[in-house]
Amino acid sequence: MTYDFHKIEKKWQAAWKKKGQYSAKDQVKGKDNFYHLVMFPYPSGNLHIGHWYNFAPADVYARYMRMQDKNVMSPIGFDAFGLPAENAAIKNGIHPEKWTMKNIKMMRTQLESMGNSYDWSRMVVTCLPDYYKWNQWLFLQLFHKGLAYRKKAPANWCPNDKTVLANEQVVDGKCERCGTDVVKKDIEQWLFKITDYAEQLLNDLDKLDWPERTKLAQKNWIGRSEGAEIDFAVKGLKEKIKVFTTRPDTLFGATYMVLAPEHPLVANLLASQMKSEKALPAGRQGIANWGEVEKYIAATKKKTDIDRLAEGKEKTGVELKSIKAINPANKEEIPVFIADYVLSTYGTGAIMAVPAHDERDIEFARKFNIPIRYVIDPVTGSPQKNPAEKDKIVALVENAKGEILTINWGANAGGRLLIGGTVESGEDIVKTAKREVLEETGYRNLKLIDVSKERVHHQYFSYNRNKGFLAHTTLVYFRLENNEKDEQVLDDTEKGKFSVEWVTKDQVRKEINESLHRYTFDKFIEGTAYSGDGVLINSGKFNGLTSEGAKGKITEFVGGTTKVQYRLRDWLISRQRYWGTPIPIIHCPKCGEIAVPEKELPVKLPPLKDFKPADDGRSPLARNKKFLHTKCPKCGGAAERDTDTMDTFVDSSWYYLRYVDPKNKKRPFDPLRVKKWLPVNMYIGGAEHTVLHLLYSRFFTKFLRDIGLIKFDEPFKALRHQGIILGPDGQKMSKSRGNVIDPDKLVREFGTDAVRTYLCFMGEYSKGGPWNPTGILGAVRFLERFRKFFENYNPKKKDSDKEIQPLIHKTIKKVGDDIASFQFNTAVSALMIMLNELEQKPGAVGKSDFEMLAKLIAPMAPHMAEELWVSVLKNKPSIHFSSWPKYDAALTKENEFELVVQINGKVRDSFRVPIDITEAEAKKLTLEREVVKRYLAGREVKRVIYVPGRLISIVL
RNA sequence: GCCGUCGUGGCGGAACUGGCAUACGCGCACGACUCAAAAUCGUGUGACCUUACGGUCUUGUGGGUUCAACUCCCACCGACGGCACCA
Repeated sequence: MTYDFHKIEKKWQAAWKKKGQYSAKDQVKGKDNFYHLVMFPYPSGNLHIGHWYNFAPADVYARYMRMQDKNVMSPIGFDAFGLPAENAAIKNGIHPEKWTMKNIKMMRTQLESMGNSYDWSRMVVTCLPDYYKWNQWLFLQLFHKGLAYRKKAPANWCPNDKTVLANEQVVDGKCERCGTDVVKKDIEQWLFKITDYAEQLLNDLDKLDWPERTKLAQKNWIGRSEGAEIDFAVKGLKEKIKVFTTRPDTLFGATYMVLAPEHPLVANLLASQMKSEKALPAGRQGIANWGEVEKYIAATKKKTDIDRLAEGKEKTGVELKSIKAINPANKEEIPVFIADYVLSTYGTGAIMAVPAHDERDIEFARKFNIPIRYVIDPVTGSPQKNPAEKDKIVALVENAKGEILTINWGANAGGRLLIGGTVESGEDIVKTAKREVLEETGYRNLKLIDVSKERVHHQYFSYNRNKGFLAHTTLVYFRLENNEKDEQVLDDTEKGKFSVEWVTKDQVRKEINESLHRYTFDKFIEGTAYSGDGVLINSGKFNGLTSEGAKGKITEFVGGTTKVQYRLRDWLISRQRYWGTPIPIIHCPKCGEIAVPEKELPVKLPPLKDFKPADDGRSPLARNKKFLHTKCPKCGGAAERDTDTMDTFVDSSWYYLRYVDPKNKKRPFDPLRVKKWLPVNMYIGGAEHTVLHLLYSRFFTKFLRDIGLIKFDEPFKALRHQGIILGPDGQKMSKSRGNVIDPDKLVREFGTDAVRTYLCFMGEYSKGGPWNPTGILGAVRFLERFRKFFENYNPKKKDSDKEIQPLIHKTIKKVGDDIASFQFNTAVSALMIMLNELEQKPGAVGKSDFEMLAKLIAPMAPHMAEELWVSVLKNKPSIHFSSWPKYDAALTKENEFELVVQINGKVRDSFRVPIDITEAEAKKLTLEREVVKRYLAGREVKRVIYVPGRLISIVL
């Protein structure tokens, strides 16, 4: 009998479809609902192996949950709006709708060939008016709540796709889709105020069963930071400059300010000056060098993010001459600059600059010769209990060649260090440093270059003196004048223990790890700022406080307020493209932005002949006069429709709700039906949507909760990602490389069940990896052997032999546990191990265990399992609605185990013993073993460790 | 630069809570069946030394803790992913 997998797979697919067995009812008596969801595909027209890797193991999980007696809903649909349809349409001259619908038809056939347990009756296609009507409706709900707003501001513009993009769609300054450099362009655009939900989006991550790295990526994307807003007065102006800072403790060190080039204050000053044609109004403070300032602003506008990155972060900027701000802490006048290293989109678009304690500020300050004032003493080392205090120095000595003087204690005794020492009572700092250099190295002619303005408070434990110290260390920087040397002055603990070496700066960079010495080098040679916490100095009455303690106090002192800032920006949803949901807004010259009345929804996408994007940033819809011109719903006057379409991520932000009630004509969904299914129990898809779809969906859910449509605040309780399958060459699959694996071909050759099984088996699900062209043969052979084993089925033999019980029950447990935890590879492996064993004892398996075997393989190979279930075991379909076999915990245990004997940590022997052997018995048997005797001959046993059920370890 | 994940045979990978590293599969070699080949079945397969019995080494590198380390600690190297002038 040959097994025609094509025929059988087709047969069962047709049978399941006819019966509609995967169409989920909203309620089934005695069963809990389980919403199982995969990320719906974009209808590109071709189901690739990546889709398979997402959907096939996901279906294994769904089928397993169904056999756990859940009422499983596993819907599918198409994310059908978007650029590729348009681009393909432009290229091939077909209408995007035609192209899309044709692809959907094709992909549906491909999807059906997978044999997944999809509920096709709930299919959602986002480009159809009965879906996007509700996009528009939801837009209007956001609009009414003030959460959808329009604004003109520099947006990310892709010159190739000729549309604006959301922040999330710009990757490394390039368009996520086509890789073109994104430029800034001023356009009126619609945004959703996702930032209102920043706090909730951050906090609620904690309660999600999501991969940690995904949660972390969202956390970073939202980017919460705590700080203060502080006003700086400007001499001669009413306006104040508000800054956001996370380090109010460093306020006394703020020696200048920087405004973003787009900061409104600059624009205002320039505007008032232009009106008066350079001449400033009497008594009014202005910008003396306004021409230069304007030029810089213009230059900034032209730059793309790529340009800015390409400049290697070299700081540029222009001072606003004759403008002075007042540092509110010490009332000092400080200069004000504009520079593009300050972003207009973050905080207040202005900063106080503290060069001594900020990397970026020190770089800028050096370039523009701005004073650097130290206000934080670093604290290094590890805290000690009641440390003894003393003053110390660290000396950095550089010679004419630029080499650094070090002493090397060797790898096991402290490694490479600079010169350090203790200040003796009454001794001067510089003198101490010179003395220490002389004593340890003999060099005596040193020229002082610099002494640090701050001291480093270093805590450490001295093993020599067995006690903790707190050393207040001053850093001293010398240049060696000449090589004249005296004798070293060393004590017994030092003699011959270290060598004096001149080394290059690179070597210092690599080899000096000791924190204090490292810091000395970084400060003088690398010129880096200290951005860590510490103790305040040069800060008036706040001296001596810790950074943490000073933050609140200084903020209060200058009348600032504490403030939480987020990195997250509002979600820009306007697209100047054709193939998307029209924005349901009418622009009336009298009434402004007016919502299209709900009764008039959907605003249908007009059939357009020319849907190419325009260079001027206007949507193609603007060219359709019939669409464009309308009446204002409020005043009845002539008005224009908004001609932008929505980002397709709007569509996918709520599709999982529509699946529950896909044909509802009155509302996006019936809340009562939603209540039965949501939140989604298990969501499976790629990790590439971490800060896009997965964030937006969470935002939509929270909004829908706030307007009372739903009662939960997170859409996806659990989330799992599949990895990416690479080509056989280990490279990303691409047509140009010719390493693309075609799943349709695999199905023709090996059958759906084999492809599914191999995808499960090939490796860790979330990891992916290269495709092994011969690897699938393993799955093919395994399924064939599995099926053949059923030739041993004897309906008269009721129960299995006792000896195979542990194997069978262990396997039931293992396969179930593994599928539940997405370890599909080891689930398949366990089945292989079981089959290998059973093939040795073909007659040992009874009727009920044959049924069990079919059930265990049913999630992976649903067609073959159903065939065995019906044709061989003579059961009624369908195996997929039978219950997963229960294992008997008592039977999973073997009654013997292999006791391993280790002698001095090495395995020397092993033998089988009863599982309940006592320690004494095990020891006795071990010592009687010939091999063991041989090793023990004439030696004393020091220790014996017995680990029940595992091993016995003898130490000689 | 910061944050995160991960490094195990020729390859994909397994290993519970520190307890026989390399399960399972691919590939390869040999054998059986065959006129022959494919398919199938059987045996072997980390490296090195050894005729053999057996021994030594091995989970990115170097150190440490332990009777025992892929697993824990420290330092480093490499790959991948996220963020990146975010004040």
